[in-house]
Amino acid sequence: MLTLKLPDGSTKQVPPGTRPRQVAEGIGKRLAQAAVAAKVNGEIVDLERELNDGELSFQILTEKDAEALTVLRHSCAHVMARAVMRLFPGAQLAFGPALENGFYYDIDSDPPIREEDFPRIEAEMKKIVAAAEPFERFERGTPEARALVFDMKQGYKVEHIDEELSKFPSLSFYRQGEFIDLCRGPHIPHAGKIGAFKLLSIAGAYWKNDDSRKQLQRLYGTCFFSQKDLDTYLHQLEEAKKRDHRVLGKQLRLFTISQQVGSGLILWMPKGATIRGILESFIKDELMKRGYQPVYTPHIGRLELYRTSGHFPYYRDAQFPPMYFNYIAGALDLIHYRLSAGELDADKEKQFQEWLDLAGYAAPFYRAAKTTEEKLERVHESALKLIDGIGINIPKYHEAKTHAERAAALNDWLKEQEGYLLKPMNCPHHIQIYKAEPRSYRDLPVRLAEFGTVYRFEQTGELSGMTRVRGFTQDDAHLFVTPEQIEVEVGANVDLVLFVLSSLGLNDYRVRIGTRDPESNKYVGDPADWEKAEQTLIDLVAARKMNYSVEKGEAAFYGPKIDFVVRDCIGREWQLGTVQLDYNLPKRFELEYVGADNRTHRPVMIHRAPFGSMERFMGILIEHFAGAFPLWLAPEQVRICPVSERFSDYGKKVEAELRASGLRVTGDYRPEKINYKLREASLEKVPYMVIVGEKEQTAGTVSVRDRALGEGKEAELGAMPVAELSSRLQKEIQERRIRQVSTASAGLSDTSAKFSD
RNA sequence: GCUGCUGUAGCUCAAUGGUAGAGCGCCACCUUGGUAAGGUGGAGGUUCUGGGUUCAAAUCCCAGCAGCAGCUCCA
Repeated sequence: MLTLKLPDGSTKQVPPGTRPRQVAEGIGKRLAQAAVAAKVNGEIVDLERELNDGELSFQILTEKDAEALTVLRHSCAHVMARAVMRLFPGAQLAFGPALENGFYYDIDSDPPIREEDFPRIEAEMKKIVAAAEPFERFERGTPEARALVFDMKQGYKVEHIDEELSKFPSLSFYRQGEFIDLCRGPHIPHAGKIGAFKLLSIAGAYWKNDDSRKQLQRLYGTCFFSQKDLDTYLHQLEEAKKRDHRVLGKQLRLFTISQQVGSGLILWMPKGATIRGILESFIKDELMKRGYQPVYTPHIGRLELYRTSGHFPYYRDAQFPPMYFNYIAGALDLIHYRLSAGELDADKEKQFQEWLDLAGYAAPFYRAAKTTEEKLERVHESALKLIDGIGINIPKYHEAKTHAERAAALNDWLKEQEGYLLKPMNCPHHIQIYKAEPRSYRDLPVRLAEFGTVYRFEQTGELSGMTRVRGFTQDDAHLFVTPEQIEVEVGANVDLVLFVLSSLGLNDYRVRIGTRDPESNKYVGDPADWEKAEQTLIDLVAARKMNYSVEKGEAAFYGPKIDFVVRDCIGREWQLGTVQLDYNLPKRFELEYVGADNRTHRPVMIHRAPFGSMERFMGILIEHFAGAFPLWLAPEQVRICPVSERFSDYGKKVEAELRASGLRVTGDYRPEKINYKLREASLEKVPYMVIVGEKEQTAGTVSVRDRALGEGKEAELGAMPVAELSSRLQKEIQERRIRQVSTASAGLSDTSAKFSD
């Protein structure tokens, strides 16, 4: 006999080999009908799985359990794949997992699946659901399993077994009618459990997320136990899209992006700039209190600076091209880059070919070149033509035998050319300020702060509103500290980030500690330093009782970091605040301070930005407040709405008084009806509306409407003297009171265990 | 960068290969009002750009640019 411990605390004895379905039937008919899967010792299993171990915790999962929905969605992915296999014979299946809000299946099909195919795929799925056939699990020894998927002509499954699953003695499959899929499970008992589903989108995704592998089609869908739940979800999704910062930014005239200026470059309009200015003052005040010193540095710096820091040319592809004074240097720079890379992938090849065409050099030969070596040879010939044709003297280039040597020769020459780079980071500039004077241990920590604008050439596919841009301003600072000061300073900065986030009511974030991946050679520095630094960060966060996850391989190349990650209205994650430890740049720039022992020591750097970037922070904030900023941030705090033009003069007098008290006020003196003016002010998310008419003018008061209270009568605060309104608002501003945040989350931000509440 | 979708008035969107439209906004006039849309009229277009097919292209084809979704990337 084996013992089952049920959720209500009771126990049940059943013979070995009993299935969860039978247990459910033993408890009650309704439970058996509602059963979707079972949770045994924390593991979710099929209802038909035989129970074998001695003492088990046991729970039947029904529609009410969130975990059941995950099982349902995974099964729905199978149903979708089955429908696709019927309509697209020969389609190859890859992976098809459940997601937080749905599921996908990666499919390789010829002809490709298109969005216009969705209706017939959905129709086929409907048939499968209506048939309500069971999901049947069976196992095969791994060699037989491989033979089975091979016979089914499922190449990706074969590859997956060969690459990762061959270490297991046996593998499980699920059969549903004619459809068999290699799958770990678990699944719902039969397809009829799927109450409502919908295909949502299709997009490319690389096989095993590896961009050197084939790109497959990822079919996204979602499903629920009931049509009502699906409708609710789709409605929430629509609501969430309404607070998209790209939509609100346009509607509320906060920012714009002009193709004339360029992709990914934000133009802050007056209202957006007002909010940003307030945020900047807010953080500046905090920094002054915390011993920071302001600095200003330029937007560009010499290439040599970034060669030393390692940013150039290491992040070459992520930067705007360098600016050389010598017009030929740009071309040789490109050639150097290609030669030093030692290979040319398809993109670089295309880019280089275009350049050759433009320059009129050797393009036909290059085009005909097949191997990397041949191509590099053509690159080399172009360099020779340039060097000899223009008459530049680089003797070492002609003597060089290999492409690597040639690259080095070019690099030597390039280093002598004056060139500049749009700064990709502020640290090299701040480092120069640190180095501008000798430093004693008594001076440390040195904390240099700047709203520093940096430029990074993000790939086109990455650009997104304000959250992923090519030019942005970090609320940056660099701390130069002794090793002993690390803990206190990092801690103080974690507290600063927490203070900033809580000041804005941004509570839905997660904390990520990025550590190095010891397998990777991306990271520089002493492993012992890394160990210590990583542990310091973990201890700090743990001591503050924060939810966090340690993520290997997420560190910066120079040190581990603590990131504060939030989600946007459609569930994408963005890093905002960050605190990073750096042992690398102090070495590269040979930073020093004189210690108490009168010997020189190397400081440690802390990079940190509580907001991250002003652009991204603003984007997230717009969505967080759905455009309805709290009073202290609202670009327009009060709008005067006279009942008719007869009261414009009184309105203007009130406007002037309120403005004199420091409030941001406007007046609507158009010959429109009061309803119309109030509607418009509400839609523009002005927090307070002031109505002035006959009564107010006579009594010397104003009637106030509070947008946060609603749309009808409930929003009326009644009449009060101007002074009273003014002091009331001043108080709200001073407290930086937050009265409403967006709730239109589409269930996208409150279901993940990673996020704290 | 890759895959797919999209690009029409300031905004949101219509328009079988056959004269480019609506609502909102804007301007003018009428209306002067009491807490979320008063009325009438008017202006506003290189249908993203460049090629091509066709008697004829917003519409079909090709290329480019841009946006959206996802993947890869993110110092």
